[in-house]
Amino acid sequence: MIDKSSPLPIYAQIEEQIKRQIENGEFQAHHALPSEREYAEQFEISRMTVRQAINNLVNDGYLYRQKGRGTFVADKKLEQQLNGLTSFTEDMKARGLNPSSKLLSFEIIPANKKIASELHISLYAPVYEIKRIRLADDVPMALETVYMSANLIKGLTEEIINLSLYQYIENYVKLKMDYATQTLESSIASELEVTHLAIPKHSPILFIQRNTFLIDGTPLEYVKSAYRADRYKFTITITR
Amino acid sequence: MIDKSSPLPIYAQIEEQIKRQIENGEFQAHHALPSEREYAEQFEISRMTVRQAINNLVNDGYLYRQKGRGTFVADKKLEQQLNGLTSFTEDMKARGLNPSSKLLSFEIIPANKKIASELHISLYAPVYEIKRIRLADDVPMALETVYMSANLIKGLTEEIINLSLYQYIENYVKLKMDYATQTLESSIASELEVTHLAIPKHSPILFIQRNTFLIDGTPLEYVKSAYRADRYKFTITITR
DNA sequence: AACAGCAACTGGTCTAGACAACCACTAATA
DNA sequence: TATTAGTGGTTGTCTAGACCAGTTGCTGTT
Repeated sequence: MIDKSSPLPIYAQIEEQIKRQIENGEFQAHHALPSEREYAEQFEISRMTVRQAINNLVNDGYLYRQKGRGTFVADKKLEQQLNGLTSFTEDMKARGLNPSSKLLSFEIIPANKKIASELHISLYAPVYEIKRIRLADDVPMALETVYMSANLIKGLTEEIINLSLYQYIENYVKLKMDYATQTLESSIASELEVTHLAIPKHSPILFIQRNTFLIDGTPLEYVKSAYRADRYKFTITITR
Repeated sequence: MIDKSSPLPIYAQIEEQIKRQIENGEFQAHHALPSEREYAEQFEISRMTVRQAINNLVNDGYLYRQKGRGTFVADKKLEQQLNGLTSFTEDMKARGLNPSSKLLSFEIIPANKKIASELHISLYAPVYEIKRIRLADDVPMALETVYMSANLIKGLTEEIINLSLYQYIENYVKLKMDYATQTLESSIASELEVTHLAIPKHSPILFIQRNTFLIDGTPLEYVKSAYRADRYKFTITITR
């Protein structure tokens, strides 16, 4: 059950196991978990290590603690939904659709005024421009254009884009993606969008601009997306 | 600096101190904190206790860690901005505009299927239907329709609506508003919207549906809004 | 000038205990 | 019967170490 020689830390292994048990329904909502000491004894590890695992799950909203009583399974219903989804892939999967992409173009171009301003780089600095059609269950959903500083992310190729762009970035850049701002507006499909999305002229389009930043505030990417209004609604949940 | 006999745990005392130093500007954003070992030595406590304090601050977004380098102050500025703005009034004020309203109609009607489903009430139960034009600096921005259960909120009048609807609700209902879901989509202006918003035919419209819930999950209101696409963009910030 | 290797840092993980605070339950007591 | 005092469970806090794994800068070699 626990592999002490695994590169995955012990506490992470415990987290995964408990999460699995919750998702499988082995642990029902508001039912008590085994106590920390029981876990420690069972896995022959220190209680502090168990606490680290449980603390993380409490912070993620899977469990809650009550001093003197025990640790219990939270009911997830709401926060399960979608809080911080950033990628098209995650978004579509959450909707039960199968996401894919078709690369339209991939170039390095000099930054124009708008791009330079969004990415906080100088005018004419080299940027990747990646144009893709995003599909869900093989139906075109959106036309997406990504801009990223070529000086920040080096060695990007078509192959990498087609595999997993964001995985490459996370590995390449030491700092992880931290936050994003999204701006949504309504507009009418341009000629380009009509062609690639296979929609009638003058169709409504949901236009989304996303700027993603690293933890130190460096802009990582600037993305423009044109979503088909007949197929895509954007939903957010605001808490508190 | 640290009182070991205080009822407030040591880690909580450290948290407060670091928070204070950040707020006072003693610790600038992205500057390194003293190392965990330094804290432990200075306060003559165990390093694990220091880690507990720092972990909490990392989870709250005040700090971030980098293995091998140190612990740094995060910049909070963004999430300070707008997290959960729900009301048109707040939204417009945040944009530096002067919000106002023009009441178009105010009636009590029997809930249709859609309304009953959104408000979790029975079909034909009485609901308020409030139609308003929302203006910013006296320019029409949106056409808004609010539905609320008349059995939940009693004694609503035109006068109250024109004063402050949400203030009345907060005072009337014991439970406060807790969370909201918003759905955004792009569409084309209907005849009604063209008339009231004074826009050309076939103009793009940003359509927003908002459902607000009380802390116990009771639906409070169901709001449909049609925003002029030429004047309104919707912005959100997603963290972590 | 470029490089490799080392040393001294950093945070990450983990141990094997300890005592306190709190809770539920039971048994003894007024 | 109602109250109280235990008792054995839980989580909460804390210690004083250990070793691992990254990062950085220095130092000597090439």
